[in-house]
Amino acid sequence: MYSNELIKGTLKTIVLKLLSEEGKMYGYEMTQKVKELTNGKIVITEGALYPLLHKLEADGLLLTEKVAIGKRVRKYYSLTDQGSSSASEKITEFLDYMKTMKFILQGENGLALE
Amino acid sequence: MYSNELIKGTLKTIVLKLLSEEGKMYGYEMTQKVKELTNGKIVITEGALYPLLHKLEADGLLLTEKVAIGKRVRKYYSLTDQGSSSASEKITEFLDYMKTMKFILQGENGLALE
DNA sequence: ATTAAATACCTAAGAATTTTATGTATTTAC
DNA sequence: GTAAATACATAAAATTCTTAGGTATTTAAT
Repeated sequence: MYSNELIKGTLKTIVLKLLSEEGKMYGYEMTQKVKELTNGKIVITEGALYPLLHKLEADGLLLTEKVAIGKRVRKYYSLTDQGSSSASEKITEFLDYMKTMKFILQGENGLALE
Repeated sequence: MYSNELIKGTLKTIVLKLLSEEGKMYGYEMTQKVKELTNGKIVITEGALYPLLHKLEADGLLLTEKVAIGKRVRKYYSLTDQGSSSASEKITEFLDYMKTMKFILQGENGLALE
């Protein structure tokens, strides 16, 4: 399990990526999926996830569809067009950011420039 | 220039890495170094940096040494023993975290597991 | 010589995001 | 029938960062 501060700022990117792969997902499903994908190393808490989902919806990146499962109502999220392009941008940006960070963090080379 | 939310949570790791490479540095120097290393893509603001440096010092990871440069006083920071091991941990953890994120974010493969 | 830009430190209000804690309710497994 | 898992949600507090100042010295430009 990673220290929580690492995960900060990446949650949005993860959510957008998940939705761009899966088409639609509900909140709880996202938490399980990420836990499973990362062998429990990244754990998304619901207290962080739900407010974010609501914000992304308010911002026009996501839309929701309520589906009744027995007596319960599941809320599926999917990307709007705007959400789709936002997802691509975020993912590209993050991959690029990782290259930069790797350059800074890796070995002696990272800083042997002067 | 990356969106600021990406940089969140990575500042501490960057500072510790810089100090483990350079031995000692002063705050302003760190901002310039990172800007230079990343071609302006990562910009550390002083409003974020100084409070962090003070916190790391209070936590026993850094120690300071004041050096007079003309009429000005420069404050050099260096790692304590605790800071050194903390640096190694943080860096290793982050490199590992990047692998995990890459796995999630990269292409179709990232999620084609079920 | 004066002025602007760069160097070098700092803090504090507000914004944004996350943690922690809690709540409700249904469904599944033991 | 009870505990665990599923599934949603919010709200107070903590953390971290941005924005926006502030002070002062030194260097570069006009």
